[in-house]
Amino acid sequence: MTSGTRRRLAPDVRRRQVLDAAVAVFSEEGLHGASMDAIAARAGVSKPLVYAHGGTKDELFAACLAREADRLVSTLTTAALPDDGSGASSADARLRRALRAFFGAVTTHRQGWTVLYRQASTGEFAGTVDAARRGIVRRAAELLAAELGGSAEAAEPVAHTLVGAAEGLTDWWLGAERPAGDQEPADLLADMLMAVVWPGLDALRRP
Amino acid sequence: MTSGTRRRLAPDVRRRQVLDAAVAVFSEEGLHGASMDAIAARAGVSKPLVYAHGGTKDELFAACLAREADRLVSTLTTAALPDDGSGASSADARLRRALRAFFGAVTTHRQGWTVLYRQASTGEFAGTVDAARRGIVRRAAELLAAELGGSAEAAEPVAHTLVGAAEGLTDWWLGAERPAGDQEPADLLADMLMAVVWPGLDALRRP
Amino acid sequence: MTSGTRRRLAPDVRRRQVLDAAVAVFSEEGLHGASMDAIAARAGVSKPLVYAHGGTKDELFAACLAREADRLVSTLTTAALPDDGSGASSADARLRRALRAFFGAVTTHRQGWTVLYRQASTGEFAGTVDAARRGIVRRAAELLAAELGGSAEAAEPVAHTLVGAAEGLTDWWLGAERPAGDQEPADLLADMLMAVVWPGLDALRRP
Amino acid sequence: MTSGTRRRLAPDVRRRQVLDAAVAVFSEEGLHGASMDAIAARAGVSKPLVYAHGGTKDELFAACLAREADRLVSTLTTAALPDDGSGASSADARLRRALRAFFGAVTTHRQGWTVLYRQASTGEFAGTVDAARRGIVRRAAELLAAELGGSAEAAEPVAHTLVGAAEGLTDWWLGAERPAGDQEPADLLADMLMAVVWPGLDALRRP
DNA sequence: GATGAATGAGTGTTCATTCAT
DNA sequence: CATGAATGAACACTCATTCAT
Repeated sequence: MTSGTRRRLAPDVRRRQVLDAAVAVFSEEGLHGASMDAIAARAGVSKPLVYAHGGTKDELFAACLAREADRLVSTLTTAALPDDGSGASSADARLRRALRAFFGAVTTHRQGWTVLYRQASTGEFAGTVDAARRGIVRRAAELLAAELGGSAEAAEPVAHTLVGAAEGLTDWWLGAERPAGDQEPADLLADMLMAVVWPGLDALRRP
Repeated sequence: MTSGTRRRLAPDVRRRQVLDAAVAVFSEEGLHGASMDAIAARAGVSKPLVYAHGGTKDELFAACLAREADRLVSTLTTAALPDDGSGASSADARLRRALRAFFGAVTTHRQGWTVLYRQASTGEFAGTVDAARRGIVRRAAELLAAELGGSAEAAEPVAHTLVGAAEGLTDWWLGAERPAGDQEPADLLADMLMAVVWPGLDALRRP
Repeated sequence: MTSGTRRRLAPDVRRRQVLDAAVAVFSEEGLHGASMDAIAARAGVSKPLVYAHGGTKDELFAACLAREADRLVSTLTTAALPDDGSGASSADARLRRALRAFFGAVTTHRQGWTVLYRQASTGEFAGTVDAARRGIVRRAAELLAAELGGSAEAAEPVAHTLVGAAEGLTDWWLGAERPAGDQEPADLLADMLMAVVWPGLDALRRP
Repeated sequence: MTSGTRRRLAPDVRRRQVLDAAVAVFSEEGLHGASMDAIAARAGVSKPLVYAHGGTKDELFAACLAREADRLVSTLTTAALPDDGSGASSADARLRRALRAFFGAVTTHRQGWTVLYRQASTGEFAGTVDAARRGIVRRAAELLAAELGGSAEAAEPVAHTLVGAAEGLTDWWLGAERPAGDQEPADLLADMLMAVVWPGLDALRRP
């Protein structure tokens, strides 16, 4: 009430604050289940401020989708680079590394893309979601094409398959009781998925 | 309005009519996006009738989930039986047949399970959806265990992976322009998926 | 379903059956709280039959009001006659007898007038209720005028007072724990009320 | 609509505004007959505002009950104090003064307690109403006990009787054409009621 | 610039009432 | 005739969105 009680923050910071809260609430309550009140409360700001920095509820959700999708894409891209300085690594090692990155992202940062995009796979957001998902898959296809040879277009169905498989495995892991094990989850999941798909992918390299 | 005076129908018929409309609208608009008005309008009946035959919105959605899940499960189960009279068929043939059945189901009857279950992975329905999905995956795990040996429990992560992969591939196929080809879609998709996963699965048979 | 399963009853009997059920349900659930379904169920008949024999919900409620009011009026009238053949009884004995009759009626037949008229003292039924209540009070005024002398008109405010007092006392008795006592409730209540009002009424006889 | 653009008012003012409208509409239409739309319209505000300041319909009704009951109780309590500075007044004068206060309250502020409490004697509000009514009657019993001697408990049935009588007399006065007279209504009614009950009450003082 | 207060539009749900059988 | 099946109209309640302060 006295001027100065509420801190005046830089727009970028405020925006991130709002987006973080929005991602959290959308993940927990769902697109329609989340209320702007809840998001404002979670962000610790007033509702009009949410509108000022995040726009309409739809715009806000779209922004959340975009940011989380970007995060995932950059994670994948980074992971595709050689681990250490030594550029020498085999194809399966690079793929395993990418998968580990994917699983690492979705198992640590649970309220991310994997949770968000399911909530809007239909309805007015179908298009937005689909576009974002295709972005991810396309990046995967590029990585695959680099390993397996062939064009990125040709690799797309395989990429979709792979991403779907990874999501399915993630569902299993997120689901019930985790099997006890000393392995890092991301390593375990990457190994499991590689065991199923690598022989087939390897055979596809030179038809 | 549509058909003139109000017709009197058998309860079973009406119930199916309502469920069909509900599945359609839920698939298009999502759980929260769908309004009971819209469902009633789609079914060509009045709203109270929807309540009479489908119960609460939540109950109605649960009923949709259950019906579509059952459909898919029985499709898979039927497909696991030997094609012709000859009981002699190899493991990969049986798996390919099951996959063909799955793809056939989800590509023909598009507004089905695959669309529905994604909408409710969060929120109050998480439990219901998860249970239904686990039913499907468990059936897949049983089929897999029969082929690969080992317990159904051990096969569960693989089953999740497989179902996820199939869903991902379906997304691709439902997505953009379908590649022209004379093959039946279900056959094409089953072949693609088999190419990726069978070598790996085969290697898992005897560790 | 087979013809003859449902008994065909005389219209009067049916009507009474319906009215009884309606009074019971209205008393328990209130005017708006009662549903025609509930009334039909309580009467053991189908809903259209309720409409056939009882008319609209409003008409049905009005009929209930009228019947119960009549019951009370005739109770009062009967009670005002000399108890036995001997016409010789004092004024206070006759008044006490009428009060005993009133209290007897409302304490035994609890779902009667006293419960019903309160539910509709306002709204669309205000008029109906008021008319019925005035009927009761007018009868009381006639009885009072016969005892106290003077015209029935002059006795009306006194009659209202008396009926209100009796209702208030009834509320108390129906309320919490009844004081243990061997006296019949109606006798007890009549005595209590007489103790308060008779001296005053007696003084009014000859101003 | 009524007053043009939306005004911003202090919460207390708005709350009273809403409560006033609610009491008015509940009195006219009854608990179930009143719609939140009607209350909002009567208050000249939008429906959500009614919810913001009055809560659920049930809570709103309960608040109305409570406020009107409090009003009546404080009226009675105030009236029991000596009129002028002279603390010396007889028992019948004090009782007459309390009755005058009661009649003054219910004849001036017609849409008050007397109208409200009758609407909810059955159903979910029976408890709330009964509690409130008991509060009023208990206050009356305390006043009576102070005059007549004895405990407040013992005075309760008498208090119920008295309150009922007063309500009955009020009904008569509110009812048809008022008898022309120069007396203040409250004085007239108090005198009439005193004439009927005082001799009896006086006789109860020393049994 | 940040906010409490206010609203328009829409949702799920129920009920009195009536055809068609 | 008596009924199950169907509906139109309404109601309580909520939420995304925006002024006035």
